[in-house]
Amino acid sequence: MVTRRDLLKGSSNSLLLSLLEQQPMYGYQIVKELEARSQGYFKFKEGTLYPALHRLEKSGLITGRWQTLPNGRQRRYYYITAKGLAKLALEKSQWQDFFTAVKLILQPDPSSP
Amino acid sequence: MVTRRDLLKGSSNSLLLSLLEQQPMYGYQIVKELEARSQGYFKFKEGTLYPALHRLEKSGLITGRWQTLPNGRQRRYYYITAKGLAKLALEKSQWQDFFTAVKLILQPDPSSP
DNA sequence: TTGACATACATAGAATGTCTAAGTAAATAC
DNA sequence: GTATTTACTTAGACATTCTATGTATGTCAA
Repeated sequence: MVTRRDLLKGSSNSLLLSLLEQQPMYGYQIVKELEARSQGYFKFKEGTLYPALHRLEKSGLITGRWQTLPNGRQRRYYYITAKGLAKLALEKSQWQDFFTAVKLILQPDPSSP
Repeated sequence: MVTRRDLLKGSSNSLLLSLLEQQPMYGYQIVKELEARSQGYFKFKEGTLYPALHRLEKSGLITGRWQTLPNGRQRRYYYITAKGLAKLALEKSQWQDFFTAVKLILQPDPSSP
């Protein structure tokens, strides 16, 4: 059963999977992209991001591959897996349900009894 | 500063304040109302609800008053305070911002670059 | 070349909210 | 008379996020 708790604690997971669905990215890039795409709203800290990425990888939802740049620097790019895509689709619909439920409470229809 | 974490952990606070804004309620009633108004989505457990109510009361956002029913049973009714009303207004706008930010990530505009 | 800043990843530990689970107690329905 | 519903409380487990720190390199300006 889908619990409200899962949605809350899994919010960052959905955001990360959604980003990686569009293109593979590395950690630092993810921080910047999330901030840019949310118009400055999301500012992930390292202490949030990297443990989250490790969890997702351990769960098989993403896979990380080290890549070496021409200048010798190392980056770890993360790719979403088929399992991750399926999970993302599920979580998106769960988010929709959650939004709907919250709105029903915070913005009740005044015409209803 | 408003952090994402505050929104997540404070989600139940907003829901409770919003309910109590409409009318004073007691714990058991809140559980039933939340479930009814969210069309079955929210099913608060006692272990979530009562500590949350106690936190809100300690923060001065609600006040609880024991009332004795004709049959002798005791109920603790909670009333939203002026401080609670102000807090609720703030949190509603924060929720709106959060919704918007999440949607920007999960449902990016395909026409944007 | 020194310093400042951005890039890039990692992790220990604290704080906090939610859940499970158990306890207490009484009214009501069958 | 017993099962269900009402009604509140709290201890303890668990998970996520944050703060804070560490490591290391590249870039740019003074």
